[in-house]
Amino acid sequence: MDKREQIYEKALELFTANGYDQTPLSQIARELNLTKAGLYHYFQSKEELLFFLHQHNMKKDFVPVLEAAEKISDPEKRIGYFLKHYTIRSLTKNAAAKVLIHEINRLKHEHKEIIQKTWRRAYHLIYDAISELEHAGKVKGINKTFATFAAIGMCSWTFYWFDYNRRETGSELSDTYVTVFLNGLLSSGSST
Amino acid sequence: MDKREQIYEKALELFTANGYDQTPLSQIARELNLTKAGLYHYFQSKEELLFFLHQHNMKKDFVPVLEAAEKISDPEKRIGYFLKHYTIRSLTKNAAAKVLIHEINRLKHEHKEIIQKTWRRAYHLIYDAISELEHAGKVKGINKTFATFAAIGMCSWTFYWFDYNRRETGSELSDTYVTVFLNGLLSSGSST
DNA sequence: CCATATTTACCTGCCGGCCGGCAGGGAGGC
DNA sequence: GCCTCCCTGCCGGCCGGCAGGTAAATATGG
Repeated sequence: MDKREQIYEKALELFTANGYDQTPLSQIARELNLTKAGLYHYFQSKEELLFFLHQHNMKKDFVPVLEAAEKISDPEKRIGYFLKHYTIRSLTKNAAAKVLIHEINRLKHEHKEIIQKTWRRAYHLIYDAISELEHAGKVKGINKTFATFAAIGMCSWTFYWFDYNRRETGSELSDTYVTVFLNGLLSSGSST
Repeated sequence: MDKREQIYEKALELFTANGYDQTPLSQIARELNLTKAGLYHYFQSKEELLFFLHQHNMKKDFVPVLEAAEKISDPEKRIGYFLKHYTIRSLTKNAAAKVLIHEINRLKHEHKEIIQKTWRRAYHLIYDAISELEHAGKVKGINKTFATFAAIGMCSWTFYWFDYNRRETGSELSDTYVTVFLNGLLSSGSST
């Protein structure tokens, strides 16, 4: 239990730094003062380790944000809350998103499905909120699917360029995203 | 020359489909009716092949859009043009962006620098345009760096989810991006 | 409270396979 | 006679994974 948590931390760190394929299990083991075969006591294959990382990360960092957002009744605030905290969590969690999002294709199909199910919840959170805004006449003439992916993409892209040593700017960063996206959406209802 | 173009097409196709690490040179060679050693006649290492793909792609698909955009004097239209055509090119080019962006870390440092130099041009294109809008009083209180990355991220993220069999929607997709981003920016100058 | 059984948590050692890369050769054209 | 283009054949290394063993922890039973 505690050990699995250690493995989680270390594996995620190394995968993030060097990539999934470029990180041999032997290295993970070594840095945990284990042997490769010792690692195999805790999971059955490298792919299963990756799957474990995905699941654990979702549970710890993604789902809580999702569930907190789902409880917000105002659609505008719901979107804002999710985008803001999703972004912040991605940043403080030491770029973990980098591997987890990027290397999702290395999971076998069934495992991938499970992880993507949670992603779909996030998609619907935003999509449905936009629908509500549309019915209220606050949004017009916007493709809701594309707008949803625009929001998620904006936030998720961060790990490609962000300097993780400057975490103090994380709050301003996420605020910028939220402002740009929500204003971009809402101005379609008033002016055009 | 013609052959290098063939290699470019095929390698990009296979890397896009299966990933850089998951695609052995032997497979690329086979599908070109060559042997692995035959491939080595055209470049010196696998990394150099990847670098070649990057360079060639930039020249063919990225730089033209960039240069056309740079010539547009109106900052709003400049941003709009770049985002729209950058997105469309990424889509029609069969998700090449997927590998090229994603696998940029596999390049050795000097090669990476060269490719990123071109990316930086795109960054400045948008950043400077926002600055102009700011001086004109059309944009206020927005972190220009973060907004710039928001725009690039929004567009670049597409390959993570887009169904490349439905290219006909590419135009609507890119229009949505442009609308959301520009409205998001500009509404900060008028209302707040 | 001790002795025996069982499980947990690892280790040593190995292998099979694949992959990038190279040496050296040959065939055809200019 | 040299250069371009491409082949056969091979190697060295690394990596995921497994077989089998061991020592400590935990459980069981009298």
